[in-house]
Amino acid sequence: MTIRVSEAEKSVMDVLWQESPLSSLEVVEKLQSQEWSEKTVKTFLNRLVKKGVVSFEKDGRRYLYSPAIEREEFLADESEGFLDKVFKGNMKELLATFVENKQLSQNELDYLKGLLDDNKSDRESSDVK
Amino acid sequence: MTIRVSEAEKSVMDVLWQESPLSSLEVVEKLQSQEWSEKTVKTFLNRLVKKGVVSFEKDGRRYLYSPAIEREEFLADESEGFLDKVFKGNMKELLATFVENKQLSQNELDYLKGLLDDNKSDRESSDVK
DNA sequence: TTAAATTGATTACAGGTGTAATCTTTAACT
DNA sequence: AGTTAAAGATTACACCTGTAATCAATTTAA
Repeated sequence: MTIRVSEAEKSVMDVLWQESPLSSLEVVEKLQSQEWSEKTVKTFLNRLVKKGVVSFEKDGRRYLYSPAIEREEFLADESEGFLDKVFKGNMKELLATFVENKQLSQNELDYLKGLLDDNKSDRESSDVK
Repeated sequence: MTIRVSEAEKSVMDVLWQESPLSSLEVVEKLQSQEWSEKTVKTFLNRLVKKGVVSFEKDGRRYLYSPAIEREEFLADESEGFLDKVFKGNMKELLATFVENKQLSQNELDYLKGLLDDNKSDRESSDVK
């Protein structure tokens, strides 16, 4: 069962994944572009702690927050959910949609090809066992 | 500004994209696996009509519903949003996450390679202009 | 023609989310 | 030691969503 983190809360997680631990005010600062009041950001931090995806340590009167889950794990979960919910698990269609609509740069194309080659050799070596 | 369609509503859209027009009861039938009451499904249809993403024509006492937006367009929108919100627009990371976590089948790998080749030749021929 | 059944419309309601304001506690300054 | 200011905790509130039940209109059956 996947952890539920809302859109706005995700922005907070992104900040903490970039750097942690941070005080609430430091998080607010890093989210300036969102134009959220300090109160709003603190609400999000609170909810994230309650959801168990952010932890904190006390530092005098304030808390220093850190992510309690790994970004990679979270992204994998979200991606899985997206694939299932939007594309009904049809990976080929998902990939086609991204590749066709986003006009990947040559750089991105090369990168992806590299990924595919790595993936294939992984499979070969493990399948052979 | 993107159209907001909830998870449950998306299931209804999927049914209508597969076949339309359909009466509400036909939609209910096709959603049996979801175990939603007929009332619930009708609520979703109503909301979708209000959101302007489903249209209907009268057929005697009942309505026949159809999608008012194209599936491909919708998927592209959702994918764009997912890329931005979850991966902050980082396409390479998104692709890496899918490729690495999903253990693509050989079939899917070949398909993706084909997509990449097509994409590259598109780019070359148009770039040369 | 009246009653029953069906269909869509309206209303309901709890939990999540965006967006804060207010309350409470306690560290810190005087 | 007492007062204050800042940090977190609690409360607020409207809108969305999942999940229906009830209302109203109308078709159909008796």
